[in-house]
Amino acid sequence: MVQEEIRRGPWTEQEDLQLVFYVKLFGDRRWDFLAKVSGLKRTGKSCRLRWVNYLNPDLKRGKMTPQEERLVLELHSKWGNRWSRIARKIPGRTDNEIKNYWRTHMRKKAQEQRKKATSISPSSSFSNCSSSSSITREENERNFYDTGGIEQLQVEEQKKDNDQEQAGESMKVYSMDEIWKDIELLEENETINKSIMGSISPLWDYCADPMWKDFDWSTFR
DNA sequence: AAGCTAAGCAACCGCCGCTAT
DNA sequence: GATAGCGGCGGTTGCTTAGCT
Repeated sequence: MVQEEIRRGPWTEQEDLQLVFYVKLFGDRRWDFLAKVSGLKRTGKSCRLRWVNYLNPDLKRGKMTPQEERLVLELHSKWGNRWSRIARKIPGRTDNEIKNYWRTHMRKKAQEQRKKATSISPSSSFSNCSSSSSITREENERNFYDTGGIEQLQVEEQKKDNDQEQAGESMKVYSMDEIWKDIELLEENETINKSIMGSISPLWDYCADPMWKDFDWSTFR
């Protein structure tokens, strides 16, 4: 069997538009199906990731606010590297974003600590690796990074949090910018719309029903 | 202006758990 | 009950951008 070529690497605007369209059409669940039906040469996983981390209109973009930073610190001390869990508590932020933030944040922190430590005493360093002079810089950062908050996780608390999570699940805060502008442009310009629909996917070939003619793009948000 | 380094971010990989068959 | 397929998660990598020399 000839394996269909799978695209990797950065997503193009065209791919984004395609994905957004199909997610709105079929929902953000069956990613393998979406990947196939959309005609995107991407894996379901890749589609999901792109949606979750970038295209989802509920995402908040830009720098973390001090409140969010505090929340991340607090929750990480509680749960450790449970990024998706932490992300659920911070509307508009993804696990990937928080993870990246944490890494950067901790690297900075580790460097500051190291500076402090070396300025006070050459032998004093991180509390968890003070005796090992052979430990590398990277290892130091890693030790600092992995605070192991998981041990603090308690079953009772987890239950409680799960309940809270369920209750607050529908929190939706911010909308996304550029992709949606593109969608709006499409909405305004039906000729472009049609040409894209014609070229994007083999699915259109199967759709005898002209449902797309009256498709309301404004419901995309 | 050019080169270098660090920071930030997007995307991939591998593993695990859930679910349908 | 076994297993295959899929989605989700955490860890990691690599590219781009910003800042510094």
